[in-house]
Amino acid sequence: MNSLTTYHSVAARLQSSIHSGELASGSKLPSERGICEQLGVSRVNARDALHFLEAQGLIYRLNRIGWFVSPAPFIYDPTQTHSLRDEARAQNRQLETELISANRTAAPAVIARKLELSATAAVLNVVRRRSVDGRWVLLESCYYREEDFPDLLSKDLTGSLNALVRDAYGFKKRRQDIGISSKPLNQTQAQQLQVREGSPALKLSRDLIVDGRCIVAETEHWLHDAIEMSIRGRTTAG
Amino acid sequence: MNSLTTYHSVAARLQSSIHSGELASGSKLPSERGICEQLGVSRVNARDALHFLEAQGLIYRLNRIGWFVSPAPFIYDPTQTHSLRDEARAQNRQLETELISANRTAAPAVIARKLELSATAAVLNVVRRRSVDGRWVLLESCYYREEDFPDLLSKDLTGSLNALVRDAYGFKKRRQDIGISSKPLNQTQAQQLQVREGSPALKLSRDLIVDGRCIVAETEHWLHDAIEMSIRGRTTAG
DNA sequence: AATCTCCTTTGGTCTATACCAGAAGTGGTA
DNA sequence: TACCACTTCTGGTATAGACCAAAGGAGATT
Repeated sequence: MNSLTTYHSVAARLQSSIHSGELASGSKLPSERGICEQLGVSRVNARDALHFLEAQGLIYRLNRIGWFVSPAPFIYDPTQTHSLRDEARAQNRQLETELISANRTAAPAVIARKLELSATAAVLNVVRRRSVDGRWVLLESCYYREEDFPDLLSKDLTGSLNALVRDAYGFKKRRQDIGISSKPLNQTQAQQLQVREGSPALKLSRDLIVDGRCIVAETEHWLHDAIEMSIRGRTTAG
Repeated sequence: MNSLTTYHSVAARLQSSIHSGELASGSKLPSERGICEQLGVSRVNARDALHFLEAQGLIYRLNRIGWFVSPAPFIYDPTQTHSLRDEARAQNRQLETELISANRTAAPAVIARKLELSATAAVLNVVRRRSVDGRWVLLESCYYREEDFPDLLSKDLTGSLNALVRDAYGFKKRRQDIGISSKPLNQTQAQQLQVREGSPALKLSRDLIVDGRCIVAETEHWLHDAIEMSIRGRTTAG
């Protein structure tokens, strides 16, 4: 079929408005019913078009509030350890951090394995969400071996946790193993980032290894349109 | 709302069948209309449930053929350079490669910039698709600076292109810069991997830098459920 | 055995409508 | 000015049905 289907046409119209600047970054799109009326299409077609653009990373939705034009993604090197806030500042973005919870809790099985703890061991868990330019885009959950991080929960947990690990606890010589996969948000995660359950996201796991032992296990869930990973390699002769 | 919505229930039923082994990895799910009849739900609910599971990476579809249970993802370190085929063998997987095209072509603007070529310069382009255990999961497109790779198109392009770069062309000391983002497949890409346009995928770009110059620009599109990236860091003191 | 034709099955697209429930807006009141 | 109640707006969920078009299967033919 050479001609576009209806929802493709609707998507193309909206995309064109975005690229032309008529719909600026961060601005709200017409409502679903508004699109139906303006373009004379059914609501299913309007929704399919919006879902298509969402999958492309061009728009995002706030749950039951509306659809918005996605800003440019945040450029992020997950293998680096410097402060995310500094990274954002370098990109003319503004990063804010909100501590959601910090407590001593039973380790989930996966975390217990990574931290080489028994199934019933306790760990220290810090959960934070972060916004870029006012939009919640990242939910992070960090698990710490209690014995390696005494008094962790009494420290300022809204700054660079990496800096804490290095400076306050002295773990200077360490390695990070990183996992990256596509993983939509579950209901709890979605609620924290003000989006719908099932919203597309990238899951990033980071294990901090010191002397061959994993002492911190971290999971980051990034809204998929908000991030672009960029890893600068090092010269090898292999 | 504490109770599940209808399509969530349908998804939960299917997911339970998958986890119990009743629906084995790689096996075909009941058709959409079959699910409607069996569970007494509308086709919209059946489809929503399937889309939900697809987003989770649990199932995949072959275009107009049916839905299938996703096998375990292939574990892939994009920062390493050894042969994908060897990597697959190490994971008891079977990787096949099919050359789609290899030709001298005008460089797309993005590629021209990376390779530091003028807008009208020609490059050598190699396009391949790769399957894991018989399922097309990866579409890769590599662009080479013509002057750095004379006679490239007359070589065997179904093996390790990395090995070619290193051994046949002598570029031993090099660096790779990698980009990772979430990017669904366009119509052409989807067709090559036998899936529907818009299927969720991870886009991986890799620039090969030698003596400060980019000599190869590569793009890989992986079906999102078929891959899990795992990057082993190196010990730093930072 | 290979090819061709026809039929069936499959997901894709579309229509119109209705109702739910969360979020915000508005106006009134203290 | 702050709070509350109500309304409106928003996306979410669901129904029933129809038709399209690609892919494969089956049977016939060469």
